[in-house]
Amino acid sequence: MSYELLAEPVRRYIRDQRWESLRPIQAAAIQHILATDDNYLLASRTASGKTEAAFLPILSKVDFRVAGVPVLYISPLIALINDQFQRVEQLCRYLDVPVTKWHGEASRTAKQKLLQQPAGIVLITPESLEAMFVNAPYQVKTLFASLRYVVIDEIHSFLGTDRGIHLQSLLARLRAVNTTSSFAVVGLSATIGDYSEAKRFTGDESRTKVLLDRTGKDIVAQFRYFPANDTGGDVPLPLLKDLYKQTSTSKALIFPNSRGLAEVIAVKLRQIADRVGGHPYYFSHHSSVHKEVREYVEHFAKNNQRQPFCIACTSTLELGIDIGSVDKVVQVDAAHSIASLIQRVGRSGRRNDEQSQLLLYATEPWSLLQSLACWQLYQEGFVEPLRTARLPYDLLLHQALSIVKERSGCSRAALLMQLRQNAAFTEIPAADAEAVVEELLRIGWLEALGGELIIGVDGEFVVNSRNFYSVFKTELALKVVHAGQTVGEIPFSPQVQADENLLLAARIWRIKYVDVPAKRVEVVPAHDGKKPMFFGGGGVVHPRIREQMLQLLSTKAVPPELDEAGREALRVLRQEFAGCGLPPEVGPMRPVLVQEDKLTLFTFNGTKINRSLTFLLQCLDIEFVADERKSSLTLSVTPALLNDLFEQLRLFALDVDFHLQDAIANNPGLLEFAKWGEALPLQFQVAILKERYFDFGGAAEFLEKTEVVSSLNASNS
DNA sequence: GACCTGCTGCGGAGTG
Repeated sequence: MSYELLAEPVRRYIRDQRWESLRPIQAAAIQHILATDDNYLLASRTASGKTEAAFLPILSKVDFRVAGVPVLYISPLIALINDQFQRVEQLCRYLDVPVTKWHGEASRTAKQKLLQQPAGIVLITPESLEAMFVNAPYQVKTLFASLRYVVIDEIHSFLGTDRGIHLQSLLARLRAVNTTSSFAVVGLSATIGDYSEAKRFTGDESRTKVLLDRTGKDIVAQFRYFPANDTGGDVPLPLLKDLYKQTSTSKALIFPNSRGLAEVIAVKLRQIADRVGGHPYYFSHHSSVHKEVREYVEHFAKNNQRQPFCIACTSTLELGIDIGSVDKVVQVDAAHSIASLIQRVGRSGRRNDEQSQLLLYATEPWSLLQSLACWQLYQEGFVEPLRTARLPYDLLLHQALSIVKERSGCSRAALLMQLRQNAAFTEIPAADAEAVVEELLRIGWLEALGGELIIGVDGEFVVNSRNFYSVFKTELALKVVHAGQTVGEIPFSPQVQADENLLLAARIWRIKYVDVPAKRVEVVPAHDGKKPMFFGGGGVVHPRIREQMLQLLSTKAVPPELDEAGREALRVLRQEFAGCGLPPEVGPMRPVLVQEDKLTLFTFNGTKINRSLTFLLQCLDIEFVADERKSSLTLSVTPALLNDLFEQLRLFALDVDFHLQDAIANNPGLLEFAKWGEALPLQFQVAILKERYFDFGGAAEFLEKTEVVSSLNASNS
C-alpha cells in the first residue's frame, strides 16, 4: 500500500532493486511523510533501510523544478556523506535530481557548479554549514531559501552534545533564511533513551513524531574472564590466545575501549597468526590511524566476501559507515554506555538470517560487573537518556560571533532578538544573553560602531581562523611518516623520541627522528614495541548502570552467559560485600567497607555525581582517595561520623558557586570540555560546569537519601 | 579509565 503512494520513478527504482517488500520503517515513513508536513524521527536498528525510508517519500513529494535546493542532508561524518552519496545518487538518477557533496574534502568544481545552478539534494556537515554562514551568507540564501526538507543522519550522535546544540542553532538560522517556504526535519536514529528530548531537537516538539521499529536481532552473548596479571602487560596473554582462537576464522570487530589497546591487540593477534600460519588480515582502526589507511581497512572489510579478518577499533566503527557484515563483535572490558553497546552489537550478523554474536571479555572483577550490568540493561531495552543543555552560554557566544560575521554587522537589538528566537538558546534569560554580548565587547571580539556591532580587531583572528567552524577541541599531534607515507599520528609525550618503538596502524615502528617544528615523526618498521601513549579524560557512566551493578552484587543469581572463571570472580566480589548484608532490593542503600582507621563508601552512582562528591570533599579539605571504576571513596573517618559528613557536604552542594569560581581560578583546565567556554564571564563558566560537567543536584539527593550499610554494623549485629 | 567528529581562502605547482 505504501508502495502505491510513491511517485512512478521512485517505484521504478524499487522494482529495479528487486526488493521483495518495504521494510516496516520504510512503509511507515512513506505513509506519514507523504501525508503531513510534520517533523519525523525514524528510529530503527542499523541496516534497516532508514536512508531510503526518508528519501523515497521525500523524492516523491518534493517539487525539484523550483530554483534552489529543496532537500538538505546533514551528516556527522564525511565518510558517511561519501557512502550515502552513492546510494542517494543512484536513487536520484531515476528523477534527474542532482546530488552534491558539500564538505571540506569535496570537489570545489562540484560546489561551483551547484552555485551556478542551485538544485537537487545537498549533503553537508554541520561545520561546512557553519563555514558557509560565516564566509558566504549570500550562498546560504541562494541555495537554501526554498528548503522543504532537512534530513539529519545518525541524529542520536548529536543528542546531548555540544555539536548537537551547534546543529540546532544552525537549523534555526536556516529557518530564518528560509523565506519562500518552510522546511520539515527528518531525523534518522538508532534506538535512543528519551524520545521527548529527541523531539525537542527539531525545534518544535509538538510537531515532531517518532516512527519506531523496535525489532532487534537475536544476540548470543558470552562472557569470558581472564584476569590481568600483576606484572603489568597490557592484555593478558591467555586472553589474547583465546581471542585468537575465537576469531581466527571469522570476520570480527574488536572494541577494547582505547586506541592504545586496539594497537596492542591488532599487533599481538597478527603475531600469533604469523606463528601458527593464520591469515594476515589484522588491522587497527581509530582516529589516530591515517585516513587513507582507515579507508583501505573499510574497503577491505566491505569487499571481501570470503576472507576472514579482524579489526581492533574504537568508536570510529560505531556509526553507520558501510563495512558490510561481520560475524562476531568482541568487547574487551566494559563498554561505557548502553548506547554504544547497541551500536557495536548492531555491526554483527547484518545478513538477515544470521544471529549476532557478542563476545565480552573482562580482565578485572569491576569491569566484569559493569559489563554484565550493561548487558542486562541492554536486554531490558534501557538506553541512557541524554539531556540537551538548556543554558549553553558558550555556544551562544560562538553563535553570536558567527551571526555578527554573517550579517557583516548588525544592531545589538537585532542580534539579541535573533539569539532569543533561536531554539537552541530559548531558555537563556535575555539579560544573560546581553551579558555575554557585553563581555564580547569588553574583550574586543566585538566592537560597537555607529550603533552597529561588528567583529572587533581581536575577534577577526577568532572568526577568520579555521578553528572557528567547530565547537569541539582536538588534541595536538605529530604526524607519523614511513618512507613518505603517512601512517597516522601520535600525541606529544615523553615517549616521542628517537629510537623509541611504538605501535600504530597494526604495525610496529621505531622512531628515526622527531621534527617538532614540522610536527612530524619519521619511523621505520621494527619487531617489538609498546603501545602509543594517548591521553584523554575519563568516560561518563550513567547512574543506572551503577545501580544495576549494585543489584548484581546484592543478589545470588549467576548469569548463564558467564564462563567458569567469571562465575568465580563474581562470587569473590559478592563475598567482599557479604558483610554489609545488602538485601536483594537495595533501594537507597549503599555499602561501606570498614578497615582499621578508614572506610570505603561505594556510591554506585554515575560519574557526574561522583565527580561532584569529590569536588565537595575537596571544598571541605577532607583527604580521600576516589576510584571511579569502583565508584568508591576511601575516607579517614569513622562510620559514626559519616552522617554528619553527608549533611555538611549536602549544605555545600546547595551553594557551590563560590567554590567553583575559586576552582576555575586555580585550575583553568576545568573548562577543558568547552571550547568556547573560556571567553565567558566567570558566572557563566560556573553555570556550564554545573550543568554539563557536574551534577550537584544529583549529589545533594544522594547525600540526603542514601542509607549506609557498613560491614562493621553487620558484623556487630 | 575514553572515544569521536570538522575546516576557508589563497597561491602555486602540476596536469591535460
